[in-house]
Amino acid sequence: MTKAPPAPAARETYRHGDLRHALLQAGIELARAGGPDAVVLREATRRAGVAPNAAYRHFASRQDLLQAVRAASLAAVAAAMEAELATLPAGLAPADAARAGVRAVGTGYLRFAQAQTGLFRTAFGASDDLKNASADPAKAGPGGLDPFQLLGAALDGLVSAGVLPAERRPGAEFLAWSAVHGLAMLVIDGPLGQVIGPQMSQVGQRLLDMVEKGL
Amino acid sequence: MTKAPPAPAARETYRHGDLRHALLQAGIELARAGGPDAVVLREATRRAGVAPNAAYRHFASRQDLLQAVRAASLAAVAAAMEAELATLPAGLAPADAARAGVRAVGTGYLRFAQAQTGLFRTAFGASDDLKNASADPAKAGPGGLDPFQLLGAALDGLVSAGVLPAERRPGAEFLAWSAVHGLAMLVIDGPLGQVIGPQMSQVGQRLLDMVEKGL
DNA sequence: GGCTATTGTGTACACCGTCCACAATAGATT
DNA sequence: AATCTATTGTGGACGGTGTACACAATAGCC
Repeated sequence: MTKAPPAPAARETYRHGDLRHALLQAGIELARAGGPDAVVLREATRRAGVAPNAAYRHFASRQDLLQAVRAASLAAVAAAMEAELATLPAGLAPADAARAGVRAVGTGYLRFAQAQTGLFRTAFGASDDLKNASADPAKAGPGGLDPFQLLGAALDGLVSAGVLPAERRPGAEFLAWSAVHGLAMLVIDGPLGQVIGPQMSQVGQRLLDMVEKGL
Repeated sequence: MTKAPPAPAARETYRHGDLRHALLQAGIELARAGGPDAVVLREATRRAGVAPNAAYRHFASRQDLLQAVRAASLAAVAAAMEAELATLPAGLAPADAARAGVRAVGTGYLRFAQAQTGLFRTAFGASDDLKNASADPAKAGPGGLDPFQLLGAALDGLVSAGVLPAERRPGAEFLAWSAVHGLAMLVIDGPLGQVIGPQMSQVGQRLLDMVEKGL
């Protein structure tokens, strides 16, 4: 199970046609299977059926490819959040709806972390120079918002519904995000993996209780 | 600033004498400067003034060395927590003292994360097979407790002082740790680096407020 | 139909982790 | 004291990586 050369699909035209996309796709698969360290330039080119150096026509370096994969992973996180938001029932009272929104965002995050560990670790856990928190559309989900913006919107809803005092709103995303992110990280590749892996959803909900109460 | 071969200090005895320790020390320096990925076997042997393969007499693999470095990093975290605990004033009321204890543990954690980023990222953020959450004395600080145990003790204090209901105690360390760990990770190599880096201590204290209120 | 910018190839280098056979030594055994 | 043996360090090699450089093939425009 260490090798996965899935039919390089020898092409007959000299040009590949869509190499950048093919490399990005291969990179995503590598990240999905093994996290950021598994995103290896040569393997990606191999899967695209192309010489190693061809990658440099589309990405400045391995880091550059990894950056693109990261953006895609972030978009996947956003999609998971949106999917969770979509499951919310319709006729809730405003305050309950707002609270449920925040919970859904958090739950989507945690679910994704468990279901797509490799991509999650790639999305966050940079361990290198990603100094750019810029709003890149490549990081957004189907709805056009990236994960951070989705959380912000949910928190805004909390204020609109009168659940959260407006003066507590600024910076609240840092607190909420920290809590959820920390749990995800500790379970994924911290020492808490099999300690609370099974009870993840209960611990997750309890954590969201804490956030709701403590914000 | 890419090279740092600080006087290999050629030895004249065939045996090194304390190679395991020397390699570990070199590994710690590498981790301090560049995080887990910077812990490179060959470089460690180079700094110890020894052939690359000599490392294999003391560590089964690079992973094995990294594991040892990780334990040392955890011990450093524990030491930082203890240092923070030591600054606490003496004559507090039990309830206040207990609360201050938990805050000190959290503050020590966050301080360490900012002051020793490389070691912190090495201590946690395994991204590989550390399935062993065992109580290894190598992970403990001067007081004999590892970071997780220090947090547990602080929370126990909360219960003893009547601040935290006993029925909420089980699992509380997961919640508290998640919050603090998440903030540390997001600031260190997440997208929040320079967003809240400067105001780290304020955000940190506010996060601890949330934990205290929400537990 | 030929020119040129783009895209993919080939070769090469330095570095990494790790395997193997071998050399040097320290410490126990005689 | 001489020797035997297990330990520790060395040398060389292999396959893997990222990436720089010179070159080849082609698509698209004139």
